[in-house]
Amino acid sequence: MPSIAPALLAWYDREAADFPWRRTHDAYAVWLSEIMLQQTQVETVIPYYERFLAAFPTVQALADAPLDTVLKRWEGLGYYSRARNLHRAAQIVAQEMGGNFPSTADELEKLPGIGRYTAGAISSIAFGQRAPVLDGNVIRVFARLTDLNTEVTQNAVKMKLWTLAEDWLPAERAGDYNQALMELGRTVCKPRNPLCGICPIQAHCAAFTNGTQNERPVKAKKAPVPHYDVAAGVIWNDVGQLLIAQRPLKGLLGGLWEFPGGKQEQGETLPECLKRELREELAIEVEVEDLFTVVHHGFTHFKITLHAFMCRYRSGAPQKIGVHDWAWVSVNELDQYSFGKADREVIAALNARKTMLL
DNA sequence: AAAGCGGGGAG
DNA sequence: CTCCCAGCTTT
Repeated sequence: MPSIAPALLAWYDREAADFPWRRTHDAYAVWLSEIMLQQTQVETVIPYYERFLAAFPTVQALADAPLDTVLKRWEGLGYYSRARNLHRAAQIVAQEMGGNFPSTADELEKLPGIGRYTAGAISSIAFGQRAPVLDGNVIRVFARLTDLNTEVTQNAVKMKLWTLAEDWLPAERAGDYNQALMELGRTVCKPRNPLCGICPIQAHCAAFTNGTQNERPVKAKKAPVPHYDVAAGVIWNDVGQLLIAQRPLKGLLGGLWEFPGGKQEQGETLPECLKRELREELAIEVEVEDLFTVVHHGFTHFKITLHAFMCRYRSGAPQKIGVHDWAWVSVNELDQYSFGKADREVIAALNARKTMLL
């Protein structure tokens, strides 16, 4: 197959969108954008990227910031381990590398949060190294170019695609070529209804020739996700403060704050579940009062219905048993803490009620 | 309701 | 080295 690079680069030179991270080759800025762009669409990332860079303009500033401050800037973006790894990597670069990112993909990949894709992206875009990338966009473009009829989730198939990414990489402008491939996948070679009529490399595309572009890439069927009911407490003390808890630093929503509670078990009511969870995780006793609000929320491997109950604190100094930390705070102070989306909806309901009462 | 999107870490 | 885990947006 003749090289796709000339047509792709010419298209990119004409059509490339003007994203904020494309106005710089600063490794810190490129790194930040690539971490944010993992698992997250471009349009979502832009405002987070700009606010984050304004708050932490240099890798040193990020390294010096407390983790809580970093998580607060990440709030709502999801996959919070990215923020924790970003913070750790910033400290390594600032403290052990004199503030300079390594330039090769192999060295970059040793930093937390940087895998093969991100290492290739940073080294090619920020440092002009001839390193390949393979993200979901590139997988889709390649699966169509080669009319690949095997499941792209299979490891052997992924390895083959990495080899293609390496083999087709041009000698010059590897960073632009990589970005062009991903941009093509995002805007033209889209998951559904690809715009083959305006594709600059249509002439190279086996799927287009065979009319199979809508069947590529082949993906395995996903198992249906389970559903759980979760009870959470909006727990008030006698001076009008709320008890919030910080989740353990590892795992789901790691390091984020929440209204404490947990999953309903077989044969227990939601108020019973809530009282049990509060004993298990904080060693406190509460009076469960009215159901306050119900929130539906989806995660990768399951979905939840969150039932938030108004509660009155009764006894027991909170203990850090199943939580990383806890705090009594006023409603107005809630915005200073990082919460996941579902708990943010509970807070929105609290603010709405407060507004109604005024 | 379902699809889309990379890396860490346990086993 | 595999397999399992992981949040939110868009369609």
